[in-house]
Amino acid sequence: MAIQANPWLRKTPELKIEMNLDENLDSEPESSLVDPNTHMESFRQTRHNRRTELIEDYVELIADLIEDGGEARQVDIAQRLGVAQPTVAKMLKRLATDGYIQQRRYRGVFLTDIGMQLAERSRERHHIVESFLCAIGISVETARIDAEGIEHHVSPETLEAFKRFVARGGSSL
Amino acid sequence: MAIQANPWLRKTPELKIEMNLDENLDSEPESSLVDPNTHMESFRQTRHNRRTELIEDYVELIADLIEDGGEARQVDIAQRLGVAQPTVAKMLKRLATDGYIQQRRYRGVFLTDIGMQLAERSRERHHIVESFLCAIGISVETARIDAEGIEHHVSPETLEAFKRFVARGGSSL
DNA sequence: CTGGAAGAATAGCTGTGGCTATACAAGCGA
DNA sequence: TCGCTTGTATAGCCACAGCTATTCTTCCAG
Ligand SMILES: [Mn+2]
Ligand SMILES: [Mn+2]
Ligand SMILES: [Mn+2]
Ligand SMILES: [Mn+2]
Repeated sequence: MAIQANPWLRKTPELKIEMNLDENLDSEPESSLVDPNTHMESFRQTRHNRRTELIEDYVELIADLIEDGGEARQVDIAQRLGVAQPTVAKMLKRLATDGYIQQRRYRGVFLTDIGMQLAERSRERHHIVESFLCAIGISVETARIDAEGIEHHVSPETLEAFKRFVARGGSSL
Repeated sequence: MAIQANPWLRKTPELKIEMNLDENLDSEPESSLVDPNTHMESFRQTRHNRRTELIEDYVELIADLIEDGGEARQVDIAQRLGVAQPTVAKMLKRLATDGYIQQRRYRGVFLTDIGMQLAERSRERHHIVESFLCAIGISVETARIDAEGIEHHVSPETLEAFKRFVARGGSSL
């Protein structure tokens, strides 16, 4: 239930990663290749992000639909995601047991406080990423598509950098 | 077998997306929210990218290990990915039937031509993404982690922009 | 040359995210 | 009110990515 222990979503991104201390201490030239543990941490974080992607996209989409038309129905969610309705039904059940949403049958789905918080964070992050891509000269169509995937893998640090970049008017300034 | 029909990996990124033609033709203010079909396309592309992530990471890692130490053993792959050895064994079987690698038992795994090509593309893309993040001021640790996830969702257009940005010396120029 | 360590494979489990087909419930128009 | 359309829920399937525990195989050291 709920997204657990992810430094990416914490306010305090400590990110204690043991650095590659014995780098270049060997006599062998050995090519690049970072320390195994460091390497592992990257993959672990990426796998974690992947597990939360869907949840984030769902609550964000639900928030959008509610704001746009006052309600979020399974059929509309399914249409926008490009998946079948039962797929949405199953996922919504998961989101409900995880406490993100509340389902009122035949009356659409609504976000809980937790759900709204996650939606808001996701929405803002999504927007920053998309704006950033546009700011570096990507076309709006491509920016929209790329942002949909990239957003879930952007750490707070990177998000801040994106935000600053956009605020300063992009590369042209 | 092999990665099929993905505009992201084609040399000609046509990307025919029907635009939201009836945007703002209604009388209702209706908030933002892009056209449903356009929205769907983003999610579809993202789902496609997700299915190829693992394959890309594996062949890239295998290439790195071979270059670094002359061989890629299951245990080493498992260690660097942070997963169990049987997980790697199963995935390697898939990669073999898909024609990316060739397994010589107790002698490590080797890339086919197809595998090497994919590894090379992935490696270059990964490097560009990571360099780009560093160029906009992200710390090397965070850049490494974020790039591991972001790389798989970067379209050719965005990759080109990243490359140009890095080549021009980042935001300081 | 042989026994044990290390590498690889297999079996069997879980959870997730898709799908189709089908059944059930609401609600609205005639 | 009745029935049809639409929206939801369920059942049952598949593929994938992870896990532990166990069983081969190799290979090398003594
Ligand atoms: Mn999003
Ligand atoms: Mn997304
Ligand atoms: Mn990579
Ligand atoms: Mn990666």
